[in-house]
Amino acid sequence: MSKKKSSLGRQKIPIEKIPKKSHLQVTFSKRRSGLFKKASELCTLCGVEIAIVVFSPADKAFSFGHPEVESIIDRYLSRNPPPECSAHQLVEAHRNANVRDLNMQLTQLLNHLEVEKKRGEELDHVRKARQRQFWWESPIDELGLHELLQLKVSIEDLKKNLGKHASKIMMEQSNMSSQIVAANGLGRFDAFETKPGAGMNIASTLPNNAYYLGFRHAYL
Amino acid sequence: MSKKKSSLGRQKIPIEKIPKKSHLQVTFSKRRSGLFKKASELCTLCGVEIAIVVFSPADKAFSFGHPEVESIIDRYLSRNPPPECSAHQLVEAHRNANVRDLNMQLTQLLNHLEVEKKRGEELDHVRKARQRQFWWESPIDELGLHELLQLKVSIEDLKKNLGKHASKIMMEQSNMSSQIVAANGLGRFDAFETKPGAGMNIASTLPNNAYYLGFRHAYL
DNA sequence: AAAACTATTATTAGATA
DNA sequence: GTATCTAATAATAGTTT
Repeated sequence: MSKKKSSLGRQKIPIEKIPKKSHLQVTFSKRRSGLFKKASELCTLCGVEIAIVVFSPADKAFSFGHPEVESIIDRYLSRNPPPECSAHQLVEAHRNANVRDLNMQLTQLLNHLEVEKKRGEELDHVRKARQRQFWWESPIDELGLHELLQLKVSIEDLKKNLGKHASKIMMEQSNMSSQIVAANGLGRFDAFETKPGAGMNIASTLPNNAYYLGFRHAYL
Repeated sequence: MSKKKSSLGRQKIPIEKIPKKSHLQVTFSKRRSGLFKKASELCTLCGVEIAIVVFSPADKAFSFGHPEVESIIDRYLSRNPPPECSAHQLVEAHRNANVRDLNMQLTQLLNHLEVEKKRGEELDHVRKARQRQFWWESPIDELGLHELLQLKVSIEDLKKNLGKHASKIMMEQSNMSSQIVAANGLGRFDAFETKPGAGMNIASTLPNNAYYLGFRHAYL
């Protein structure tokens, strides 16, 4: 056995960015598991809730959470008031303003359409009354028969159209889908990138005495 | 000097819930700062991003984040695909469906209004043509003067109205606010509770060598 | 309740497998 | 990339100020 008594053991290192890439990777692994172990001990000793999220040098997400990262994040976000005017909030505000605008326009348009419908019915009524009662009394020099017929057809069409639109609008109140909003500021909220295998449950490296400690990480 | 050589130094403790309350509190403080220090060292040594959130035994939130807890949480949440079908996602989906519906209704209504406007202009044109050219040729027995005047006023009103609506709608495309949507599923997203003093910036307890390390905590 | 002290345990840097 | 080993450093339990 060629037993070289080589290692001088642990050496002091300065707390500054490790230049050597491979070295940095090893240190990251060791210290990350050390950190998560400390966190789990704190959980157990003090019965508190902790979440840790780390993005590795290779930009992979590692997390530790007791009981779960998500629930702790929720709790944290709901307590912390809007800290600064984050991009997220701006987009939210914009989106809400957008929705308000759309609703406003919708209400106004519904009102307008109501008015038009009423006016159409009014015209129709006038036309009917005219046809019923006063046809024979109209001045001889006012309208050509051709033009009158044209007018009559137009007004009848208007009436029919308004009736159709009214029932259509009633139906549209309940279902349908569209595409205008997709072009606004909303895409961000649908854009969950799916990255498979980004987290696996391995808790075996911890002694893990008193609690189940939700442990999620991935290797580089 | 009464120098008692008393302490036996650090004793091994089992990793299980500390029963004595005051003791637990001290341990929590010490180990929390130890944990945050380890996190800051990991940040500096490896140049990575870390967020830690801890809820103390007294249920106060302590957090460490480099660069900030919020941005790391955002990054984490956007990467992790919808883990379970959370309430949040359901509300989001519902809200999006809502917005799509509103947009659909809006588009259809705009189309309808366009049609109505065109029809109104058509009628107006017919009326004008009639007045210009064929007034004297109209059959004497068709309309009473009273009814004709009524019809004319009605049609002119319709025309004016449609013009007004058209310009109104142009203006409404850009600003305005309303209240319909507030009653839908949207309230949740505005409901950030403000809790003043829940976090103060104190980073002095850390050596903090290479980076600015955002450090936010509160004492119990 | 927070800081200092100190003997002891725990972590880990560097080397090796 | 991980696991183990070892010596040295770092963290901290218990005590004191």
